[in-house]
Amino acid sequence: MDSVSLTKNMDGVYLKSKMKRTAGQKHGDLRAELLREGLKLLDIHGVNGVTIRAVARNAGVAHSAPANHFPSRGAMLTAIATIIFADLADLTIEAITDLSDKPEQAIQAFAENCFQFAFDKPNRYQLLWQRDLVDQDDPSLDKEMERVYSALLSLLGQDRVNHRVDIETDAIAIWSMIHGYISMRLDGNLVAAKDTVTNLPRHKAILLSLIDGIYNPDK
Amino acid sequence: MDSVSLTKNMDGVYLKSKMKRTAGQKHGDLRAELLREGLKLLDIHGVNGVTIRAVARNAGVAHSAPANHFPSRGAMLTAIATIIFADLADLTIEAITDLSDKPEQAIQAFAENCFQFAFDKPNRYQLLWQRDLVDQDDPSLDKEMERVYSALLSLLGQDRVNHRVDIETDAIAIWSMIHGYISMRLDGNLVAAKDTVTNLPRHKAILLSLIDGIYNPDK
DNA sequence: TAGTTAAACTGACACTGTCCATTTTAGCAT
DNA sequence: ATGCTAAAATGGACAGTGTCAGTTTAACTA
Repeated sequence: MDSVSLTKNMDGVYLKSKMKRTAGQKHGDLRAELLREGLKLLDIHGVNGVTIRAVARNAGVAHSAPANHFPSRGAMLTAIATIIFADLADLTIEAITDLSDKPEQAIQAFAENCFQFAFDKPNRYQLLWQRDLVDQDDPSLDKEMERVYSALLSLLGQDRVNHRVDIETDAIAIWSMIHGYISMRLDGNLVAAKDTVTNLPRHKAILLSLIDGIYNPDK
Repeated sequence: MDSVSLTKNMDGVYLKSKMKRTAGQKHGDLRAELLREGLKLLDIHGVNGVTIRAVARNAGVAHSAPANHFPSRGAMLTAIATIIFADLADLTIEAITDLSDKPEQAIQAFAENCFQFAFDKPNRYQLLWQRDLVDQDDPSLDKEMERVYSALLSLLGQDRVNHRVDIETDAIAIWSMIHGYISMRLDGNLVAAKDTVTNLPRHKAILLSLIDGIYNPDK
């Protein structure tokens, strides 16, 4: 496990790629290949299509070859989820740059970015939160998630006058609403069917009440 | 499928129970028995433990017996989810009675009820939203979910002065935040670890900003 | 060049959901 | 009471899965 570097492929996704093959390694970089095929299968067939054997098949290796790189299916899905979260973190940070002095706009931008990501790649977003499939305690995964959360916290760091609760409570409230709204929409529950009532996109209106409550409390 | 009545068992769960056995029916009421065993397995082992064969085993019948009552595993899980949603709907309606003239308190009660249900029976709550396992378009399931949503809508129906958005937008915002917060807590993400900062329970504080934004907009 | 060692392969096992043909059985018509 | 019928329940089979074990392969190293 030496001489490992992080390279960013065209999908903006981090994959471990080794400079030299280690002893006994026949395939160029099977781990990266497996993750790529896993993401493909995820986008097309959903998480149920991402089986060890299907990934191996698409990579052109034996059904048990992935075992050398992932101790279990859960570990493989966790690695895929980590890539996805890293991607989301990058996009998040990019979305809120130059908005550090406009917290309310920045929160909107943060949310917009989440909405766009989730509706664009629903299967990827949903995998992130499947506890029975993904090991949520994995340190690598946790690190990438923390990057998203930190970005949100940084938005709330400035301009803290006249606020009822601490920063983290606001952050959790915001992310909860964003995540809950996305989840229900992706699940096809309630929201989608009734989301054409107002002329402005509902996911914008959803946030307004909350932001108003945060920045104009107890009038 | 005649002479079907709804009886409420000791768990407060609706199960179809037939007065008379239909022709050829050997077991007393296998469908209800299977659903009971399914709920047991769900509570103990999570949704992954609720397999057709495990349910059949626990009910003491052949592995293919459930096929006579549920065309697929998804259909079985959908039936279980319907029972759970019916239970949640009953509890919801009960929680908000006598609060019809105090909308802000009623919203808090609605949320408290959701929190309690989810943290008390996490596996049940999580099943409700697993689209890949549960058929979210099922009419029976949809009906029970609609009962919860209607209860929430009724809280927002009165006292609609000086509100920026329509009722449904507020309802979706509220339920999104509740559901998102629960989801993240149950997934063990972010929230749980940081949820001891304030002295008052965070899930109460979470809602305050939103309610404030809804009822005191544009101060 | 020979040895070492991780990677990849083949095979097997238990388990799953689902289909199939068969047998059982409760209720109905006779 | 006695068949008849149709639904329920059975046992077997199949393809697919995750995972484990033993074996072979091949890249680096000494």
